[in-house]
Amino acid sequence: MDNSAFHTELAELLFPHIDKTPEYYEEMYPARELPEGARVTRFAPSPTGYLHIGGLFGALVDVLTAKVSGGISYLRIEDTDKKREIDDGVSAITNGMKAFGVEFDEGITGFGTEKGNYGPYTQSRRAEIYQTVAKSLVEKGLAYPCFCTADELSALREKQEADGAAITGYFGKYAKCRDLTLDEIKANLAAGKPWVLRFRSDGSEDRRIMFDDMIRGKIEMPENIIDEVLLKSDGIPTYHFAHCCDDHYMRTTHVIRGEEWISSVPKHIALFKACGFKVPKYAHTPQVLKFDDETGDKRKLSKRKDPEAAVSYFTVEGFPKESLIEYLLTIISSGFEDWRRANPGVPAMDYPFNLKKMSSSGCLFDLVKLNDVSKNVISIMNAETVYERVSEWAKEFDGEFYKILTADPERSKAILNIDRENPKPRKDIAKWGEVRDYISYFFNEYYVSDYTLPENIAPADAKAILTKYAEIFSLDDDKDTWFNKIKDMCAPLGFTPNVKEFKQNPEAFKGHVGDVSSVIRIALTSRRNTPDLWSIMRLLGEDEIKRRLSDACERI
RNA sequence: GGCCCGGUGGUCAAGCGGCUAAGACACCGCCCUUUCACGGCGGUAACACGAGUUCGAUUCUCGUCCGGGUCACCA
Repeated sequence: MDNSAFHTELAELLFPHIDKTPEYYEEMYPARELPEGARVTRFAPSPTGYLHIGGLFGALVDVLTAKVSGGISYLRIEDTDKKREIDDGVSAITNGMKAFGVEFDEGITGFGTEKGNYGPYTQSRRAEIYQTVAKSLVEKGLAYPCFCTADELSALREKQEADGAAITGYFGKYAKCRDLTLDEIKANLAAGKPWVLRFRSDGSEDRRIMFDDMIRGKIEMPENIIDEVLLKSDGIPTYHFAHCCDDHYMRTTHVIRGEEWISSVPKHIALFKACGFKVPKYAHTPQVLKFDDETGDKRKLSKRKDPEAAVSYFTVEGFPKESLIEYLLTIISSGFEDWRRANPGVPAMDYPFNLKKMSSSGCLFDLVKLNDVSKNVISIMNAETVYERVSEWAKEFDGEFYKILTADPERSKAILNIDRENPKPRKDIAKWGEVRDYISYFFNEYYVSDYTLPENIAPADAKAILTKYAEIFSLDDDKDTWFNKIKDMCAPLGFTPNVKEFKQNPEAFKGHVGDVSSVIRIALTSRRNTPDLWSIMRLLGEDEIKRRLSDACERI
């Protein structure tokens, strides 16, 4: 083209400080040496706020996709929007990932730290790369400077809308800076006018492009015709351009991101092609929604309105990190629960995840299901682990409980071990924040007596039961003896030790052995629902048992 | 509004032209059981709607409706 001299001069004019070429970076970031079929994925959040549940969801898909294929996943920070950035945004992301045990093979590891050979992994530190690619685009006549002001742009949009244009934006005949002469550009530059670099699209309104989404299958869309901004007036790239350069030079094979990006795929494909880069595979994940009480509809989780959207919410509540991961996996992949049943105890990250089997519709975050998943997770932990985890949580979020819990570690562990570490463990605890209340009756600091009896038990009978029981119980009894004593008490007091017998002839008795046990349980713990009473009594100790028994007897 | 994605029980979901339309959570009942829990068994409950293709549509096509996304010098 006879324009080549013009383009070369323009490129030099715009980027005089750039002395490298895309080839330089091609060599610097060579193709990765990975086995056939290995996938390279990336999680690329912006440091604009706390880590969102949807972010964790996406990160999990990235890590799993790479892992099952023997590939690489990495964490990249997309901090090209200085206005929205917050100070501890990066830490929020890396800490959040750490808190839930999500680990990337390379990329950002913390505030100001990273690992891997394809960095830097922070976009604000990659300015020279973008500008080098940008310069080459200008040289090829595929990008040009635009001096339009925000006012001009919005006037353009209004005009287009007034005209009822199907497509609004900077393109074709509307792109007034498209064909500026070198002299005009020089004059604008000399006048100090701010400029952005725009992509010169050769797309056509009536051509359509097709791409294969790993999750949704074939998607067909109109070709991109917009002269998208590549570099903002401060020289920082837009998302689109950064995505193109970074995912190419970091050798990403699979771009996994939220479905809100589907509509910009035509733009991205055009950019990759213009740069001479291979277009990566795309996978657009469904969004995590929630039920809006006000409208009655499902809607995207919002950072502002939904506190449970922040992953820190789960940390504060004390959900074990495994629980949230486990739950997320159940909604990420329909086969997960079956796999889990077949592989209990295996780390969740060993799950043979398959992108293609991901559901493509948005799903509601279900706290009730999370609770169930979490109860299962906690039920198979041993007492030692539970103790450590609860203490760790309490140390941070409930100092008083921490002191009480750790005052006598062995006793606390014994308490937490009741009905645990057996083939049919109880599933009472869903999160660490519940533990204090769950075991509070063991600690006088927390114990509040409440001797409300079930309706079918008369106070007089309850007193009789307790009086008798205070006489006969012994901590030396083994469990069978202990229970036989309770059975033996029944008949003289008008109860039956035999539940079946009671059911056949309920009129003949005041109740059955279960009712007798209930009375004792209530007197001892002020609850109708506790783990094994025999174990509880051994931990309460003789003095405390006697004290509670007589106290209950008086106050019932 | 244009373009795009999605629509199976309350929730998450299997399904990929022929099934009494799986399973999990939640709920209810029963059994087991000293209570609670665990476990076991069973139950209530769904293909958004309308055409078309077909011998036959949850499944394919089109339309309608509903929900979501996107149309920025935000990502």
